[in-house]
Amino acid sequence: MAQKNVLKYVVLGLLSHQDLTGYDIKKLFEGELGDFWYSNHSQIYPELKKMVESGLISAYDDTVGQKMTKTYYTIQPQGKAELADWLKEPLNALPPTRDEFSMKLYLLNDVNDPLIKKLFAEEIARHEEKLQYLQSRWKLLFTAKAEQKKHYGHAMILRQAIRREEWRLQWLREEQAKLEE
Amino acid sequence: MAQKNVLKYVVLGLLSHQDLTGYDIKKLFEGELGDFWYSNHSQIYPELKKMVESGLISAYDDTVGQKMTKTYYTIQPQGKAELADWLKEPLNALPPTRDEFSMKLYLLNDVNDPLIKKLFAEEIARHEEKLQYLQSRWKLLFTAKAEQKKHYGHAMILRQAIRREEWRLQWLREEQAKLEE
DNA sequence: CACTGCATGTAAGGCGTTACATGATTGA
DNA sequence: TCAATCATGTAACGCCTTACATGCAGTG
Repeated sequence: MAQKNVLKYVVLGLLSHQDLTGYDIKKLFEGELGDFWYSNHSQIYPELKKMVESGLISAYDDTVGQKMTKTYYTIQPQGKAELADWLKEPLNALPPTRDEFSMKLYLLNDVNDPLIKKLFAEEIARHEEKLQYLQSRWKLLFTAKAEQKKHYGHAMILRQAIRREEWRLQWLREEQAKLEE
Repeated sequence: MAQKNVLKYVVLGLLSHQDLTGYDIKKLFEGELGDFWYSNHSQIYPELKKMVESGLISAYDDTVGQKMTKTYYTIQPQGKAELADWLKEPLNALPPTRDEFSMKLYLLNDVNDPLIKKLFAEEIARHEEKLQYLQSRWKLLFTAKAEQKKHYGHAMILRQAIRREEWRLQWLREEQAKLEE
């Protein structure tokens, strides 16, 4: 029942490039990758343990400083196989979008309600901030064209996120302009 | 703990225009509204009961045919107040996006992997289908300009959904073209 | 008379968020 | 030394999906 455990495959995918700790994965989700997938550490750590138990990955410890141990995870053949299967499978049905901003607009429903203008201003500010962050990341990582080819997937999702924000802003500003008439 | 119960406010918003049955609400979610909010009937019916208990809405029955009873719900003053409060509140933080398509691309990471082309073809087909449906709805509902003004919220979210699909398709086709080089 | 849609409900269980918890390391 | 970050865990709980269930109404 319920949803598919996509986090498992995401983790397998990340580990297929290099060994990582749970904390590393958490940090990845806090960067641009988080624009497309995110999980809290409280979900990541138990998931990693489950995956070790089922033989998809293995674990080894490393010591930092005097006492602290980090646990790195390595993908196992069985894990590689499951990852390859998942990548081959057709995409799952799109999950429903739940967009609070749009719902509020829909429910207000009266062009003259002053709350509508406030909503647009708020939403535009949010997306402007996001866009700036993404653009700074692009500059930092992919100014060199060679990097774009080397990290195809990464460059592509970052481009996509930037375009998404640009388009959203464009739409928001158009609708906002209509309100002024 | 956990998320906010937005469904409650969505239901209040829908009931603020007219009395509806649980089934009516379910049907609304299956139309364009479902592009921005969706719940299964197994969530809607219990939620309505809870809302009656807490005094936000009231219920009355109507008989259809010989035996079948439908239950309509009416918004109460307390419900109107809570709805107004919610509409005034600033937007909640954006929930994380979880996009399986983009994750697969990110993880494949090799421009030459034949799976990438397959993925694009699949995703493009999905969005083309969606766009066609949305465009047919727009024609049906809002060819008359007067309707656009009368149902501001509805027209707006439909326009937004159409634009979203157009842009997504544009991006997908651009990336697809790049793969051919 | 059969089939599609109307209409309403409950149950099981996974996914995800928020909160609670602890301790080590590093750099200012 | 003090704060921020590294690093890892558990617990509670709500949201949401999937599945199971039942029966009436209207149309061909």
